[in-house]
Amino acid sequence: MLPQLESRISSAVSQHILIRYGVEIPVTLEQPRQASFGEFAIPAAFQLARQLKKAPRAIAEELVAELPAIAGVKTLEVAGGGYINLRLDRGALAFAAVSPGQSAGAAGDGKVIVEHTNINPNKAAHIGHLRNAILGDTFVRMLRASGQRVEVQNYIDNTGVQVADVVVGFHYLDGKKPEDVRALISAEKFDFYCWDLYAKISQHYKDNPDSLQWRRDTLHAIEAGQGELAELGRLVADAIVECHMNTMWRLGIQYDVLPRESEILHLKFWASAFEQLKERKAIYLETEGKNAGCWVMPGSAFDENREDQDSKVIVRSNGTVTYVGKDIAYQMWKFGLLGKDFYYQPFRTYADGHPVFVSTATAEGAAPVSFGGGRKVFNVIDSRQSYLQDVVVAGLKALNYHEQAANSIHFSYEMVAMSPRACVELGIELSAEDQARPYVEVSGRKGLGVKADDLIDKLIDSALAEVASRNEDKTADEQFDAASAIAIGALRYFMLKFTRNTVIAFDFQEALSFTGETGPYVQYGAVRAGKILQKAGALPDFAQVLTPAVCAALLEDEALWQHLLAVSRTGQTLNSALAAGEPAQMARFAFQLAQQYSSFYRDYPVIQETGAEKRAFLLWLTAQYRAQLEQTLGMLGITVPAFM
RNA sequence: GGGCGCGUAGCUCAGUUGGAUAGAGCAUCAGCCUUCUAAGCUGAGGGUCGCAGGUUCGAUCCCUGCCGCGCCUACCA
Repeated sequence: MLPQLESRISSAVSQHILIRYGVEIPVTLEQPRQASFGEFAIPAAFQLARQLKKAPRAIAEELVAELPAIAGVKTLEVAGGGYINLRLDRGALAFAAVSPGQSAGAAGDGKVIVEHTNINPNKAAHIGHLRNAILGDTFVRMLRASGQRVEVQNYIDNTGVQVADVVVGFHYLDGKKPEDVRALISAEKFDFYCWDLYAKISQHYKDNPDSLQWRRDTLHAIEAGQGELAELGRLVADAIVECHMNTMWRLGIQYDVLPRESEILHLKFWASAFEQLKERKAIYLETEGKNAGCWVMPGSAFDENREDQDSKVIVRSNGTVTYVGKDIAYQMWKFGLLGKDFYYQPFRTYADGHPVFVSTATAEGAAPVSFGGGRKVFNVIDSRQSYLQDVVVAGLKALNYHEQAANSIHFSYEMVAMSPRACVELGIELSAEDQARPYVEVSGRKGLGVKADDLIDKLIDSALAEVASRNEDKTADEQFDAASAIAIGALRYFMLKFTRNTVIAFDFQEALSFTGETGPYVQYGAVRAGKILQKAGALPDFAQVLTPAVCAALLEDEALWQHLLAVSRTGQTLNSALAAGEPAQMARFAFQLAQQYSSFYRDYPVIQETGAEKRAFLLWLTAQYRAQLEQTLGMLGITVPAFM
């Protein structure tokens, strides 16, 4: 309810300023530094001071004296150098909150596409991939909570170098046949097996540079789709995709569609894009210099103020297309600009009944579904690829798709690295140079990193020990369910508490913590609130008991008023977190809400309260806290365990 | 060389389009379980917001320069 009130206040004030001073300024509301200053502060007088050449304080006084009454606002006062502090009508606000009303969810026009995860299907997922998937999944949940229609895509590069390398490992190094690999797949943890194999082949390349010819041959065979190497490629990629989907589902992460590189090749997506790019002169055939014979995009296209910027090769001199080229075609498909679509088959159905589809190359047996054609596209990709993302956007611009270029958002984030201490704990030897660094980059090629499933297992073990010691009366299954929820809560919160452009130096001690600013702390608050509601038995009809007069009287207690405000801020926070594209804001809010609840829990013994009206109000607040905590955690992809 | 990002308490990080006394967690120290779960709560110590200029009534935030760190800058993906 606060967002509506807020916009009502801000438009009333800006309208008054327009009439009174003939100046149009956006009036923003701030949360005052101290609660005792009131609910909102308006710094508009400071903005006006410059234009009107008048002291901010004097302007604020004029405004306060002349502003017409605003519904829901009780008093205005001038404070500090020119703030207008504003106090709300407590009883009216509380009654509005108590009465079951319905705020209309603003349905956005058109579909939003969020692409995340995108792990090369050649080895186990690691903590870097977890940050991507958790960030993407959380943003999806936030968008959906705000009423937007969202499609989640997980792009599978099943024909790339990384898959080829593992195939090289199986075929050339280990002399494995497809049936041998099939046997390995049915055994456990195929993705872990490939993790080691990938490190092994990478080292082999390093020691024997000649063997890189194996990679070229294998890549070629995979693209052609024929023969044993291609079969191995399909086996590896398909099996690893299954592993990744399982890992992500442990964290509650689902997808709608898995577009694959193999279909982009077979359905000739690139050919269509290439025609458009040539036709609209977005790229040209270079005739001289080091890029002679290549189709390139001029550097000026993606970096306006740098004429001398190197051009970017899109098609190599041997006629093959680069990754960026394919990415331009793929991005065009996401906006429905390619004039083509994949065919789809069901891939799996999640336990909650939600289906996910995978792209296929033929119409035969295809499911009657279609994807892509979004209005806005968020690509969750780490910041190291920002240069390539710029080139993709430049491609859209050069094709005159300016609106789509503007709606292509690189949802970038910094990498997850390893703290030197974490490396030591894993028994990884570091060079003296690396030891001196604040963090060490995770490297699949070196096999240096923490596997996602290992970390989740470790978290569950550690949570289970805690749960079991506190809840001996519960069954093993119940304990395990609670421990899982807590482990996932800890992991997801840990990945979300940092803002996107902060490098996370992964540290076991911090990631495995269940106290302080963590997911379990927030879950604990929700569990305690749930327990009180459970003990209280049947709840009264709040709207009946808590009349405006009763609310107003109870809310003379300043602390209770602050608690009411605390449970009223979810929508406002969601809007701001979405606008900033920063899930960390939502995570932080969850923590602050839980902190507020802790002090409510300490100060107000709900069950013991004997006054009927007060008891009803405390119960209502408890229910609000529980609901808001649950809802906010839900946006973070964190569930509330039955007990802790 | 160029581009992007970062530098805030011992450590890890927030800091809401420039605003009131710069915040939180961890760690340290001192307290709180016969009272709805102590995965909790209360309190204390701890800061030249990298450095130097500039713009402004006002700068952690904007501009310039410098220092330090990271990433990117492939006919790899």
